[in-house]
Amino acid sequence: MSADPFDLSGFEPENQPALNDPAAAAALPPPDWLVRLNEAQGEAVNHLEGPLLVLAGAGTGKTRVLVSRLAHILYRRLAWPSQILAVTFTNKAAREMRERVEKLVGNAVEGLWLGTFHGICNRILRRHAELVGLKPNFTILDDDDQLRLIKQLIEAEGLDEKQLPPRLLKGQFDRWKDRGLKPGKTPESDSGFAEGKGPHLYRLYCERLLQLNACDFGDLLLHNLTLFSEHEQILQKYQHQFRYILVDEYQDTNVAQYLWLRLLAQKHKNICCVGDDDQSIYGWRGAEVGNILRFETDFPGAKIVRLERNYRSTPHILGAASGLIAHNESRLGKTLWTDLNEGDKVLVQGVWDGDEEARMVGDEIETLEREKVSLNQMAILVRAGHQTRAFEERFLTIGVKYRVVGGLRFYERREIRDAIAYFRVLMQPDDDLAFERIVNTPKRGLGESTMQMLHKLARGGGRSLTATLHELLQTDEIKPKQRNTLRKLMDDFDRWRRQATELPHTEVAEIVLEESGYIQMWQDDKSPEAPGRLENLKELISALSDFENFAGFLDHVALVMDTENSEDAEMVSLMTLHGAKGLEFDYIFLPGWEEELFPSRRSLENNGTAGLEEERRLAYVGLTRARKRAHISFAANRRIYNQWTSAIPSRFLDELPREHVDQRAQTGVYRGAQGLASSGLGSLGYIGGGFSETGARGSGYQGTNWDFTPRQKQGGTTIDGRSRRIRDEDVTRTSDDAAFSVGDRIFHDKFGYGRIRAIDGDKLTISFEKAGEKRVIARFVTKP
DNA sequence: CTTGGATACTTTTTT
DNA sequence: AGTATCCAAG
Repeated sequence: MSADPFDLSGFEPENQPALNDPAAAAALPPPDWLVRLNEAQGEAVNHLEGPLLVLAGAGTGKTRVLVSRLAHILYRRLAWPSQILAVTFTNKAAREMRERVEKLVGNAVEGLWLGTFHGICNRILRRHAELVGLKPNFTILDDDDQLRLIKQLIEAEGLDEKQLPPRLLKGQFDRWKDRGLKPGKTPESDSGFAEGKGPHLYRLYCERLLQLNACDFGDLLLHNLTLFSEHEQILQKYQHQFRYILVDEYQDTNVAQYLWLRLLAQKHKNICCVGDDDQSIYGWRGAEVGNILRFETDFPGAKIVRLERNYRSTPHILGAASGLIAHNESRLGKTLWTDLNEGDKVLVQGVWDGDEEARMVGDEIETLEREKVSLNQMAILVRAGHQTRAFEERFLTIGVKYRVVGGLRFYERREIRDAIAYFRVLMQPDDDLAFERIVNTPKRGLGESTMQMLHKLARGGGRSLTATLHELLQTDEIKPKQRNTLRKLMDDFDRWRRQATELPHTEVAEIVLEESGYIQMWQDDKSPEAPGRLENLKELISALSDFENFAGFLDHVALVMDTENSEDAEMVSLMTLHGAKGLEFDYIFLPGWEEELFPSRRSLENNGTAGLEEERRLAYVGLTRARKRAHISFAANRRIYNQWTSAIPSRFLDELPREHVDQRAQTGVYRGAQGLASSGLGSLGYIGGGFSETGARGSGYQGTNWDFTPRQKQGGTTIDGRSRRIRDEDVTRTSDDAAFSVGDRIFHDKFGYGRIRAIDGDKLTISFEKAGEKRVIARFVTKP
């Protein structure tokens, strides 16, 4: 970190005599891991000069290619680790890649630029933060902070949260950032919502972020782009440095990431992207499949290698998945094949309701267990996070161990966030969002009114809350009680900061949590969760000890989020389909294949055919996770928002080629009108629920074989007609007030009329007619 | 300022 | 069902 950003000496190839020595390289025997690759894989690994796109179907050894290629570059001494950039999407993938590379190479590889897009961008941005108007210790905002900030913005602008949901606004901001659009660059076509205030709010939001010395996720990339486009020298440094670039899951890159890569690859053009258009499932997050399609245009002369030999799944699973994905129009098209043994057909099973589904899956798991299958080789993949609940409950009652991957994450727990907020304020007094979170936690008797006045003042002065507070404490604006509390808090922080320079950070952390009364707060809490929370806080301190300092830890919290879960223990995995990408299991359960749930209604509503195709790819991803067996289920009835609704089996079921599918007899009470009632034409004709009602469905899909439609959802939500009063009284008063002089008669909102006794900058000493002598801020005073 | 209860709203997916 | 937000009373 202390390196001079312009110091290129370490990166000059000339300084690395061992590099690019053709004689030495040729003399190297082909390593055995290179020999074990198949032809296409070998082609990808050996094509080391110039751009390369690897279209890798599911289970075709994509990671293997990436890892071998990286190892190969090192082995042939084509670049030093520090000259290789390898980007992934998830921390998990990055971790895995590093492990596998080191395994091939035989020892730890130091200096490799291997990480997530966000991680790498963060690393680069920290070094050059000043150039984009940030300080190097900038905070990375998580979703929650971001949302709160946007809420404040909406309020400050006198807009109504009900009419302009913060989530929506955040979505728009994120998407703009995904596309690499800075304020002022947003297209006209996007300004329709929020009564055309979108772009304006976006600008305010971005300005506010800079003020807070903070970045949201999108900023990490966006600032990188700014950095590169406005500072040629820096761009060149990195272009020069990264002789080889490797990109995983290329189909998931958004425009910003694409531009970033393209800039970096311009010098050496040794960029290798690996991806599968059929597994593009992040369109909603701004991913552009188009990036993969235009690769050849962007990098003329690019070599394209297709990996089509699947090593993972049985022919039936592969056949079912291929048949399904073939229903998508927009795809490059691949033909996966395998020479594994036939194996089981994909099981499709209808059940009465969600409870029965959970019971059924539980039973199946127990059966497999009896056959000595490891729980680690089983996974349940759901469409939406909340679906895990039913399974969790069931597994608890029957005693099946499970882990929820990507569920409630450690760093998202309230006590952890609170503690972290303390650390953030400690490290960065200007971190208003963190400050707000903890001013009154534990309860210190500071309520909305105090905070509002502080906010108002800070906004007017264009400074942070703490900075404003320091000043405010010298006046009588705040009631003595609150003033003392706040002064105490400020003094505490000052003291902790001093201690932070001398004591180890873990110790400081303990002191802060103890002396702030935060620990006490939970000790006094009688609720059943309280002990667990204290436990978590201890765990937090121990997690902290893995890092050199607070800064490193805070980065980790923001970017990595997940704590490494114990993968050694025997447990079934429960996760979303999105979370399952890149993983594989012998036995996969795919519950909830019903219309509206999967494909998700939202997806169809928002994005029509494109949405449907993405859902289909999701189904494809799910199926192709399975090595030995995939077990799909759908329920006739499901409880949605605590209301029973009957469901139609997913259209995706009809799209599975029947020769690869086994429709299993229903268990339990329900027996439909015989699952065999086929409609011919290769469709399976799944028969669904017991309720027969007529009426059209929102999605517009009518299963060919259904003579019923489920009950209409309960009456539409009444739109709350009350419109909120717009508060324009909040509009900040600028400090244009004419200068005051001693002796002036003035008026103060709270204290009434008085006469100025003394002036000290913008602090006035006034003797009020009713309230006596007080010190107040000039901005709160008017001439009558 | 805090508390407690009522009410409304939610569930798509994530770095 | 669970949470988040709002409102009235202490």
